[in-house]
Amino acid sequence: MRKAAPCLPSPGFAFPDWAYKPESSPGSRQIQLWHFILELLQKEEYQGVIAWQGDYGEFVIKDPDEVARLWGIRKCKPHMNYDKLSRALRYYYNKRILHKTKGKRFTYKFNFSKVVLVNYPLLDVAAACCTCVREEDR
DNA sequence: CTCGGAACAA
DNA sequence: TTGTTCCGAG
Repeated sequence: MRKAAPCLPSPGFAFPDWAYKPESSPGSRQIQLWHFILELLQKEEYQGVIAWQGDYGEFVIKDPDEVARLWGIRKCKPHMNYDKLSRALRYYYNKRILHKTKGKRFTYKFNFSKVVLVNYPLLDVAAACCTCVREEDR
């Protein structure tokens, strides 16, 4: 049921299946956690809180409480904390969106399976993609 | 800290 | 379905 048609003709550019996921009734209205993480990762002002580190796709949460606070604000969940946020992150393991970098504290890694090119405006492209991809399956 | 079951919300 | 909340176990 998770079938989305790629819409970017851009050569040398590919996003994982889970990247395009405008499903659900609200139609991509609701912010996904992984999207939010990517959003923070994209902004330099949050490098003291969360930042890329290590291999491609690997990031470390330097300030769990702050990330949880920001996520709580975004989702209107005042009582959010890293414990609960990380539970949501753990659900991503089976969805193959994230993986844990064991041994390293607060460190996770995105499953950019076949993505080439690293320094690209990921979110802008992802957003544009979500806009033009039309779901045909419920 | 990290993991994952279970109940529950939207 | 994706998260949220609670929580025992490792």
